[in-house]
Amino acid sequence: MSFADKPRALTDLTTYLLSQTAKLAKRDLDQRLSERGLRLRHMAVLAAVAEGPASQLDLARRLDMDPSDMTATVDDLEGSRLVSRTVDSSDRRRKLVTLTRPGRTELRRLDALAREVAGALLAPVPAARRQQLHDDLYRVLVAHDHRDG
Amino acid sequence: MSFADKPRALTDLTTYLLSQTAKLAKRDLDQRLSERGLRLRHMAVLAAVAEGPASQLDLARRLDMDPSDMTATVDDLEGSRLVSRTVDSSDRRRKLVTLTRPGRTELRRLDALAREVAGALLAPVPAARRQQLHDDLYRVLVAHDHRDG
DNA sequence: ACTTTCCTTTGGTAGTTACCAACTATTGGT
DNA sequence: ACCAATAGTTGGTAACTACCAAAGGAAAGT
Repeated sequence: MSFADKPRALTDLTTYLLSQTAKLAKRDLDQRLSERGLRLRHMAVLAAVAEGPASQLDLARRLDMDPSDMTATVDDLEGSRLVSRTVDSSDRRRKLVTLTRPGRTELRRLDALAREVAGALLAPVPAARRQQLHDDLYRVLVAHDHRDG
Repeated sequence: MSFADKPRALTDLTTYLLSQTAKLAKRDLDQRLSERGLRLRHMAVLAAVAEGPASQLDLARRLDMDPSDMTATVDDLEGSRLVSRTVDSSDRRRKLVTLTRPGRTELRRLDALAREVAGALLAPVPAARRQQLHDDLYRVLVAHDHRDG
């Protein structure tokens, strides 16, 4: 059961450590989010629209989601009044998704919650290196993005 | 599309970066493994039995898998002759899973493949910090294990 | 001997994720 | 006016993950 007796052939692989750590992080965060009836994708959309209203396709592209999944996610958020949908008057095909006041409040709550989870998870890493860890992951993602879009 | 225009509210969260990075790593690795008709769990089992024969329940516990899923995984591996099953003579309920010679060869191949994927993914991180990244993740997992493992 | 526990196997299930096709309404180009 | 492309929606699907229950054979405890 203890992580220490997992096969070296696995624990020597950074990819394996990454996937295991991410699994823990996701599990912890999902559990906290589900207390509020939400999932990570809901939080992602709230975070995106916090930067300003956007069309659903815009959001889908920015968050790497399928447009149809975006519809469902926005349905949920609209259902609990965290965002509102309004037809874009300059292009009536588009629906602008806007963060409501309760939505902003909720996002703040979710953000605090996520930081709490991250803090607990990364507690064993010295503070200085936690920032480095963050930067390194960011670097990896940016670089990967430049490769294939 | 570019990672850089993802919402700051997300990219500031280390948990989000972790999950995104892990998703990439998993996708890349899975794709390479599927060329060989295998998945991560198969590699995990091969890696575990490389340290010596073990019963299926043992393996399931060490790899955090359900025993029934272990049965299916060992079925696959046995089907392609990468492991063999033998009844434990000292406890005939148990079936000892043993790495075959082709299994050992395959594991070496998979290991090289995984390192290749990790190398490509983590290329943007300076070598010295790559080791730190590895150590920090390891630390997180060990600590988490002591909590509730 | 009897009961309980253990190991494996079979055959499920629920919930995700990540898609895709098709349809409607709308727009922009010509 | 017509056509191609775009935005959103609906209603799927396939593949996986992570379970769970039950049952048969074997072992251990009393």
